[in-house]
Amino acid sequence: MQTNVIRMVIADDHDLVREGIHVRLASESYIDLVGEAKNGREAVDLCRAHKPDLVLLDVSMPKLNGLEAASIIKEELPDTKILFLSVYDNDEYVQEALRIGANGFVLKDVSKPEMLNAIRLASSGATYIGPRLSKSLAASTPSRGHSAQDYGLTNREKQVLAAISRGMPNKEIAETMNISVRTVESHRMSIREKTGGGNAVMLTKIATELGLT
Amino acid sequence: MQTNVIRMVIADDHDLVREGIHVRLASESYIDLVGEAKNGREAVDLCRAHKPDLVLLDVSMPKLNGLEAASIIKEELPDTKILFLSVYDNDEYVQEALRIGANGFVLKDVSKPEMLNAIRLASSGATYIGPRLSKSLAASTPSRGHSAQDYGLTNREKQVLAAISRGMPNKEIAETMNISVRTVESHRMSIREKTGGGNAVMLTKIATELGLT
DNA sequence: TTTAGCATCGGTACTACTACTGATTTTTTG
DNA sequence: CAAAAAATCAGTAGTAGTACCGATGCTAAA
Repeated sequence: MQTNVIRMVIADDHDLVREGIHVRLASESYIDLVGEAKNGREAVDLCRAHKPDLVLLDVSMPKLNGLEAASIIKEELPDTKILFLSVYDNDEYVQEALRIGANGFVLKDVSKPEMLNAIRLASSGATYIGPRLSKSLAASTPSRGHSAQDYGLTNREKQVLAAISRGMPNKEIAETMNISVRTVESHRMSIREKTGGGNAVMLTKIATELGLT
Repeated sequence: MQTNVIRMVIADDHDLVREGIHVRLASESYIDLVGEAKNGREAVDLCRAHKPDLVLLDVSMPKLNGLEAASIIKEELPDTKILFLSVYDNDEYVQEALRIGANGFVLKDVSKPEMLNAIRLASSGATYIGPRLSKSLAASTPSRGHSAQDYGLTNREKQVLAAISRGMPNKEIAETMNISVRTVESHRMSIREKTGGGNAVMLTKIATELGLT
């Protein structure tokens, strides 16, 4: 954003939706709609041609879906912000979108002000995730280890284990945690007892297994 | 949000920061500051007592850090929205915050309008992630990139490195390779020189990076 | 053929970690 | 509040790894 006008491209395979968005945005003076695509391929081409500040992408589209298109756009035009639009409150899509580097994800039933808010935030470089999606995001992301086998590790032990897996020697761990080396050794020993892990490398494997990376 | 007033609790271990927030929020009529905590434990207690709409948590605090406090609050009061405040643009924290179910994450250098925006969005159930954090979030989940760097390791060194990454101590490596421990140490040392890797854990990371798993 | 790199081994000194034992204080919990 | 769990620290002894020093053959390239 060099100026305060947001130059944007929109992409959705449904004419009706595209027109609806068009109407909503047309009345906003700070938005300059520079292109409209009806599939992912067109969206990518339009972005290449116009280098917009922001592209509003429907998730499900023919040729290239929104996520695929976003990957390409992000790679070629890192400064172009990406805002996803979806009918599905599917957390997998949100996850993937964030992984790609999206700056927002909203459902198609957003109100006009909420949508404009999302556009402003996304173009400013922040990330906006719509209300119902936040919930599914919270409920979903336990893919990082957790549950299953915690080996009964305490918080402190987990912290130490995480530090070990980052390659820190006990001395450094002690310093960053503001405790003595002996205490770190204590924790380390109980970690080994609980997990059955041997040396630092084995403990690292267990750490990644538990998602403490 | 049953009414349009946002009842909130703030928590930060630095008086100065807390006062700054207080001043910022006091002038906003739609915000009702119902409590201030100076550590995680107090934050949890205040939330239990006041059941606020939103709690603004510093990430690093004594007793219980912000993330730990948030876990407890989310569990006991699922309707209380959580907004994190941090000095670190560390993506790990953001990841963890989202996992817990946070509704926002901003850096301590946020402008007042941005902060108020984040508060409004979070309390409405959406999720707001501040500008610089979005970048680290995007960059944090890189999809397997091979560096094609060999570091100029010799065959023997690669074998040793692979063994190290399997968690074998030098003694075992020496036995399975039918060489002396000193030789393994020699190889190990040149591996460290060439790769810049420090201890066993670091070497393991390099090994996986080179696909020697 | 000389140079260079590789692989092999040894000495010495130091640091990091392991394996116990035992203790105090704080925190959590019933 | 009392019991249990967690977190803190210390002693001692042993093992593993680090960081240097050096040496000997062996092979492949200049």
